[in-house]
Amino acid sequence: MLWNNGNLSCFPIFKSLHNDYLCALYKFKDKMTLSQALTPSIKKAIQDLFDVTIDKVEFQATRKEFEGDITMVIFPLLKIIKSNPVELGNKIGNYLVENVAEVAKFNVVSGFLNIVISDAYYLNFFNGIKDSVKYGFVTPNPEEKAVMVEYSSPNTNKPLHLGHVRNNLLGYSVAEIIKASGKKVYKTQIINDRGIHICKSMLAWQKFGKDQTPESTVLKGDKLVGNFYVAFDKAYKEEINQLMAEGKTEEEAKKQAPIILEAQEMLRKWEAGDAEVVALWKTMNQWVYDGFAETYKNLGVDFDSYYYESNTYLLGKDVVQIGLEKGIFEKDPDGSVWIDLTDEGLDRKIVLRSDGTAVYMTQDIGTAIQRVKDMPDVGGMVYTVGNEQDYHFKVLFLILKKLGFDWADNLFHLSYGMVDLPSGKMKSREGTVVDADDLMKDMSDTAQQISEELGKLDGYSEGEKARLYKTIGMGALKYYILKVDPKKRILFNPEESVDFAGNTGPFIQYTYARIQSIIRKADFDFSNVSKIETLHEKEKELIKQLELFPEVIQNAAQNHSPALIANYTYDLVKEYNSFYQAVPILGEADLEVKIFRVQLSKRVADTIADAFRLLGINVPERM
RNA sequence: GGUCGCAUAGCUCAGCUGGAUAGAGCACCUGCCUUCUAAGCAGGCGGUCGAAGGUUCGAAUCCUUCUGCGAUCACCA
Repeated sequence: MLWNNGNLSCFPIFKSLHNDYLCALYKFKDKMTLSQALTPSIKKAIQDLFDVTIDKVEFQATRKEFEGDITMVIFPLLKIIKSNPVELGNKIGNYLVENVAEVAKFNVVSGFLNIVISDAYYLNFFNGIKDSVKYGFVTPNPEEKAVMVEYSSPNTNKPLHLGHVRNNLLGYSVAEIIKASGKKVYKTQIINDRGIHICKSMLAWQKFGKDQTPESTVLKGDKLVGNFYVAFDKAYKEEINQLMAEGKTEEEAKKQAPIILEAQEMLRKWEAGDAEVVALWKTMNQWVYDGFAETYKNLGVDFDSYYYESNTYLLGKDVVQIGLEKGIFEKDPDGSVWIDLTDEGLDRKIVLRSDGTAVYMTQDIGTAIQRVKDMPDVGGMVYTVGNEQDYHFKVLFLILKKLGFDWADNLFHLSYGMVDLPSGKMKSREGTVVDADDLMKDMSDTAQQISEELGKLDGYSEGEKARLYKTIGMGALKYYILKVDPKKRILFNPEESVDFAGNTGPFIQYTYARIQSIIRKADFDFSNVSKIETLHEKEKELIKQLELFPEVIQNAAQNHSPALIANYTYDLVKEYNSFYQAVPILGEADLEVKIFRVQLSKRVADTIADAFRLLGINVPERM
């Protein structure tokens, strides 16, 4: 056999036996795919037929309306070989059929050579992956550098809202995907726990609610603190109006309102380490953390480490000093330190105030360096932060590169679009936010309502039902958000609830549940390789879809895009449902065929579960 | 004004390194539950891929210009 030479010998297409699949293809370190396997033979075909060496063969998936499993595009060859595309296609096609066992037949349509791969190849392939745990996942190599993924990064003065939900889901999912692609991953966040906004909540609490605690009010801590933030803003606005009525300009009023002056004084005290202020700050932040912990738990996200701005805001100042000595930064007469990036098409950016204090940029420089110090195996970082900070990260990465850190080449800003409401931007101070906790509750309530209407849960306990509603509700929410390209902004209309039918999380979960039902009912042994030799068209399509999974994971990791996983899963499920409706599974008369179909169903279900796990979505046994 | 991002069916979105008549879901219309879960399946309707040029055998995809929307350009974070 033509292919059976050289380093490709472990590829299953060259074997009639399938006992050794843990070689190139399925480890996917080498990313061997059908197209890559075909490439050498096609090159050889062209060499033998036309005495011409080519270095690239172009493939694409065969369109549904034509017969074939993979299509070679002939057009590019015309530049090198004088011929017409049909003739060329036929010659190559004939050669492949004669010399490559797995090529069953072919057809040529204009410049496209549609190649039909034998059922034996697909059966072989399927039997190789049918029982593999975590098919498509690559085990992280301990020798390789780890990636740190930062996400969430909340302020501690208000509860999490829909924007944070997108951030959390994206960050978590990208971390899982990178892990699945074969890298060690640390999840982290930076908590914005200091600054004037915290002082506002603290001050309002002192003024308007000194007796209130999460216990006394039975409120989540973050909600309680958030209320005081809003209360501050209300009082502040009243004072501004008062001052303006007294004849001040708006600008003056904003600066002179007593309550804001008090808040600023509080910040000064905090920075000076005033015991009372610091104690209150600790107490209220803890309330918020407790509240966040609950929200994170419900969201299903987690972190390996936490960084607090109160600890990191001074970091980076030493580095600025080093940068100054190296001439990367420059000092203005007033003492402030800048970096001039006009050569890069950017502006001048401040990195240290004239009073010597740190700015946002200083802190981020310091934090990045600190993280690599803490975790020396980190070789790159992903920052999950909204696209409003594109400029900041562009500058940050440039600075770190100029400072000469070797990991600075592997920094990525996972920039995502804002989540807007039909009324515009969400604003906590104006109360126009979709609260994360409320949203999750709504989703699970909707799931409950639909489930009860359908009434398929006989025998489930109340606890099981509650858990299921949450699984479905969160599935709907997460899929809804993650299926969209991160770069795009999302318009969320609270009036129109998130769908549960069509291209949705529950649709995919439903398919999983259906398969589990089949597996529960399969009262025969289906663990051995089935003895079938031919495939139904739908079965072949499903296997082709399964074959793509490892590549999709790599692709999603490279592009930092959970949407690719979501879309893949949807396609897989559509294909399965079509199969499910077209052929009997448990009702199949031929035992070998029946065994195969159950195995195929199980492989699909496992792949759905694995893919959804990468999105942070659970799958139900029933629904 | 400078820079960056986005623009595909009525709505929400896919469309990989350029490749065959641009694909799904929702909505609307037709069929299919005494065979494995109808949150499903099969089909219909629906598009000058924001506009105009250019590169190419071939462009939704690459380049240029323009339009619209968003973000950003703080000794705020």
